[in-house]
Amino acid sequence: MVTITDIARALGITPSTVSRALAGSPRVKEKTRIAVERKALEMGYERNVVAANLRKGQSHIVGIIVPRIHREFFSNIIGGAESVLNQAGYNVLICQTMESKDSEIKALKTLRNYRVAAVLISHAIGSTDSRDIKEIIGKDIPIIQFDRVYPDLPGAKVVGANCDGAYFATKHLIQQGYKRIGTLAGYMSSLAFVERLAGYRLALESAGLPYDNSLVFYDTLVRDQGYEAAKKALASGCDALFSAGAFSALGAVDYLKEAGVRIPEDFGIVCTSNEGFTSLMTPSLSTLEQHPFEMGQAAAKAFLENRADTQVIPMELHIRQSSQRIQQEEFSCNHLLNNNQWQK
Amino acid sequence: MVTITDIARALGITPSTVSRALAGSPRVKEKTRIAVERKALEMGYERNVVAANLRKGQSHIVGIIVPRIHREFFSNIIGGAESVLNQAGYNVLICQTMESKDSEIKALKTLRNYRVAAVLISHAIGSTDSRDIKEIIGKDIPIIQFDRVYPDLPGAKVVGANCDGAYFATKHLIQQGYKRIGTLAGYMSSLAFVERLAGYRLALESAGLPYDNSLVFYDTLVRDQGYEAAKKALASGCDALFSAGAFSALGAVDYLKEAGVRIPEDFGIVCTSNEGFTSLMTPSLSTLEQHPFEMGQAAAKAFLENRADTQVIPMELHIRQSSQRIQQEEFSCNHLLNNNQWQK
DNA sequence: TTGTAAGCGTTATCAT
DNA sequence: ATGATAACGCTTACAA
Repeated sequence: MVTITDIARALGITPSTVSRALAGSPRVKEKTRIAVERKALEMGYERNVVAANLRKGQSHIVGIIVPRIHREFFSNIIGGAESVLNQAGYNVLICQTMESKDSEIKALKTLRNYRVAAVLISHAIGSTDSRDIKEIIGKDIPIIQFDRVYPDLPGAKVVGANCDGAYFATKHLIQQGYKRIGTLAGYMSSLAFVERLAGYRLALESAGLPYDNSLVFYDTLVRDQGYEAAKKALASGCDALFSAGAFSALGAVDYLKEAGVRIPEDFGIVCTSNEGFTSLMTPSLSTLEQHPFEMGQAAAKAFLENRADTQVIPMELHIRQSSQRIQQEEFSCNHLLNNNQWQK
Repeated sequence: MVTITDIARALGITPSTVSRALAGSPRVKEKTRIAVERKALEMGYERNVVAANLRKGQSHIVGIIVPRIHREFFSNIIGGAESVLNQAGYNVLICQTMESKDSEIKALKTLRNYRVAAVLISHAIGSTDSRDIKEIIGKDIPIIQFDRVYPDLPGAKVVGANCDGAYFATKHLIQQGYKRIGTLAGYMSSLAFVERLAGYRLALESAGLPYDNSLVFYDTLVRDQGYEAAKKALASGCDALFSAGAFSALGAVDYLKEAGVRIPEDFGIVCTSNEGFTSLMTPSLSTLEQHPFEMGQAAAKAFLENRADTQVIPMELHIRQSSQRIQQEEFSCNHLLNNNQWQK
């Protein structure tokens, strides 16, 4: 691999001048700059950013930690962040935690060892408090949290409008005439799910409906868990569900179909995360679009702009078949009917 | 940030000894090793891998270049590669090309600048030959290609059994009694698609059916393109399609439904890439599972084991509603009926 | 405008 | 078993 020293030798000058020339410094003669650039190209020189970063004490790598990369929601966030960061000359190092706390800690340590410029993170379900994270990432590395955040951890945060979204989704179910609305609540270790539960409760109470803890099904995230929870929900006399996750909702639909329950006539369902499959199912699933790509962009910008505030990304209700038994819609929340734009 | 020099000073020894102790060298007294380790922990020392890598002239970063990270197929490949590489102490730097040649070249240069240990790549549609790549990545950095590969580029390759898969998928359509089978062929700039077309052709010809170029619809990859191609296919009298991509197949189904064509009674369809949504649609889509996670694992292992051969990952036909108008199945290719395990 | 020299944090090769 | 020293490739005061 050719170095600036090689170029310097070839031109009979010193490495410093080559460095300056290549960096576009004004303190170098036009003629030598041209000569250096020509020689560099000729010799196939490519700057060793590892060495440069060591010297400058900074890197142009941003670490992103997500529970699972193959979740559409997270891969879209990564895509959004990557698009912004690339523009700004950064590259992204990706780590998956597989929802495990140990992996999350390991990933944080790895990224610290690489002296990354920043860490963008959405916490694992298994990660329950911010203590370890505080220890690992100190004042040195900015940490930007998204989606699943710890409020007590300083630094920028990008979250969905969880409470609002859940509120409107549940309100929508109420307006459709469903009477006994349960919820697949997810994991209470994560604030995002706590907020969604709060929104659900608020909608019920402001409509004069009772909040019944026996209709709240906890620890529901993946398809199987949704299936099992729907079984209990039906046994408890539910006629609708607000699900705080798309895959649990999918599992719920699995069970309801199996049990011969008609959707939306006898049972309504709305869930978060407008995953591509939701619009393709029969019945198509009503969802809350969380705009993951925009969340990723916002998180990246929060780092670039050195922000420390909390940004809330609005959710958008997509009303589809699974919750629409009354045709006429009069509803305050902005929405697209039967949105089907995915992968167009 | 605390360095080995800090630790050395604190213990009244030299950095070399600290380095050796931390590296677990046998040429250091047990007692000092313990002391160093204790001090390092106490001071919160974390090794600067950037400096270490510079000195050792190698990095533990593997670059992965994919067209689009949010495609389930590619994010699963990344997941597979990541799982293997993490085990071996490597981290992954991810770049998206968005199917553009320029981005691909830029990504390769970036990864070379980082002196990554290897590059795993699946080429952009816009990238049509291996010339530029050969120039950028020389003998220095091993390059492992997967899915979309250039045969003339040296190094390990991991590909799907494109020809076989397309052959069996098309044969299946023939066995189901479809007579005029077209194909959404994808882009001929990519070998994977060329091979699929060959498999399709082989199946037709070995069944004594004519290969008709007017039933081959090129440049079909995304949903819209599939929609438009299906329009032409129907106009050309097709009664079935083998699609070399899942999203183009989705678009085709969009159109066929709109046109009131019954699937699978009047029209059969099979596609590659067993994306999650395919089993959830109505009708559910028959697909060729390409085992992307395993492809990613294989690519990572190919690097770790320093291989230079081409591995072929078999495809598996999942027969679902979109192609099954004859109930009884007698078919040589291993398959799962109505597989519905996704996100369970 | 250019050269000199030091240093980023680590590891490797000598000595001792 | 440990220390001294140099080097990885680059940047940057400071000096010339």
